[in-house]
Amino acid sequence: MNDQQTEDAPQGVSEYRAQRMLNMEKLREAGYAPFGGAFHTTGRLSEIRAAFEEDAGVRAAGRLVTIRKMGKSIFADLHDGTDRFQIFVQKNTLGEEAFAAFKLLDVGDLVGVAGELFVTRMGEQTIRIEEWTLLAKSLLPLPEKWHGLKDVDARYRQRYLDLISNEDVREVFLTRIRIIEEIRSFLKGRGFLEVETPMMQQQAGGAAARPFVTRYHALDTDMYLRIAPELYLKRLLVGGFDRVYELNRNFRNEGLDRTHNPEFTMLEIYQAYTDVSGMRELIECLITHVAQEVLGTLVIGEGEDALDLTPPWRSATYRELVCEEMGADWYDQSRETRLTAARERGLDLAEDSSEIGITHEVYEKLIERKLVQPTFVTRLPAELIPLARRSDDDERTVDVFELVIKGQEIAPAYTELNDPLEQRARLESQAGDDAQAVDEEFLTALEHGMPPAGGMGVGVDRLVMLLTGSEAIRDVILFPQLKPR
RNA sequence: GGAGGCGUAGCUCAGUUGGCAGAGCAGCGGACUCUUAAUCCGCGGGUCCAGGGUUCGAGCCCCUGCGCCUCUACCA
Repeated sequence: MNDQQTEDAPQGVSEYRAQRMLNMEKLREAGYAPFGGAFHTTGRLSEIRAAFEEDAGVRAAGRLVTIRKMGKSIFADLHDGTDRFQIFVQKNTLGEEAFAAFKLLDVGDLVGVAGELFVTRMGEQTIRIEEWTLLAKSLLPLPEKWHGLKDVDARYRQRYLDLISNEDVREVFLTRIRIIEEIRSFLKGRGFLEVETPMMQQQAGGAAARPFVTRYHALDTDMYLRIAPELYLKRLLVGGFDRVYELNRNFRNEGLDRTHNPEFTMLEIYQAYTDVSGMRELIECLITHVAQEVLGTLVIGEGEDALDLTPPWRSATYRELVCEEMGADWYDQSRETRLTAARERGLDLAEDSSEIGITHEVYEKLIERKLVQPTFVTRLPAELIPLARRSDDDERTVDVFELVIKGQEIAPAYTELNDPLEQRARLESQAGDDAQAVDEEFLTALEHGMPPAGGMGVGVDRLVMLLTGSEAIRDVILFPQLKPR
């Protein structure tokens, strides 16, 4: 017994724990070792249910999540990660001693059982237990069975309790897992190779964000956790891997909120010999495929707020949307007129905001968040996106789209810039004010010739939020970042 | 970083105008061999987030700190 832990625990908890320790000792004396080893089962609970046949003998293992004692018989529910299954324990079938020992079990204990299948009078499939064994004694109480665990802090810090007691939470994460499997399967079907590129980088490039810094002692140098894999994936395009993707974590040193976690999952896709329109077809197929396979529908939610993913999705240029919102003559107005108009619409803008800055604020605050149904916003101003190719017919814009769904940017895609000279100029002009250095090795790679390509980044957590109807990113990340205790 | 809200039993939550700290679930004892939020009888359980202040008296009012939530800021 670990006295230290008992003493450190709050008074109330230790009483519950002491009671369970006592039950554990009584079980030990009755010949039930409190922490058992492997237990051979005839299948997981979902499999046992699928192959249900009255009077068939089965062996199952799981956690007791409820126990209903009725004198000389007991009903309990066993939970194993695939299903919940009722078990029935009778004094007659089990014998005096094994039945008495069973009564010492607590909610939360892990047990292995063997018995025969039957259907109760109420019609529930049940295992009548003939033998049982203790697999792990639970020393701490589970959250309340009816209301579940509500305390948000505890839900994230002790996600295992959240998963045990809140079925809908389990369901969201199972859906997330299936979504990611379907993304991989879809991309494999189109000939893409999944690759892994450095998470620790000497320069954090491919996006504009503050990186996390760490120390590499062997080289006596600072390293950065990547903010994007983009520049390495493009090196692979140069190297002849002409359809690649990476589905993994990025790290950005930013605040925490409903839609931001400092480490988040990004899908970046690059395909040679296509362009932004190829990416458009790709993402529309990818998302509708995933929704259809995982959810079985393209309509999410009900009524006015329902999200309809049925293609084709709306497409509108950035300029059209801005004019629609602020008037057709917006781009003819002076900077001062635009500033005044934007402020009248409630935007908080600095006196020296640039024309592009004002317009972009209008886009982000007044337009983007109103775009509920899937919308490709195209032809963004070149200044905003240094890694994209300029439009052939207008050098002020680049060949890109941002896919916006439910007011959130889900996937930006570009026709990638493969001119090393222009790429250098645009990175240098952007690096000016920022501490971010230009990645020379990336530029060297481009000088060897990168095929024309379309590229895209998909915020996987946000996509999962959309498809699961989750309000917050931390509801789709198993262990979201929290302030240290 | 700024503004607002919240913090009470293991869990979910009440707590009136400042006047003895409450319920349900869980736990313990008892009854009960088809229950499923089992039921019935009885019992125990509190650093009211922490520290300070006002008051005869603080869970409640004031101040400071901590944690969480929402909005906001930062964020290709």
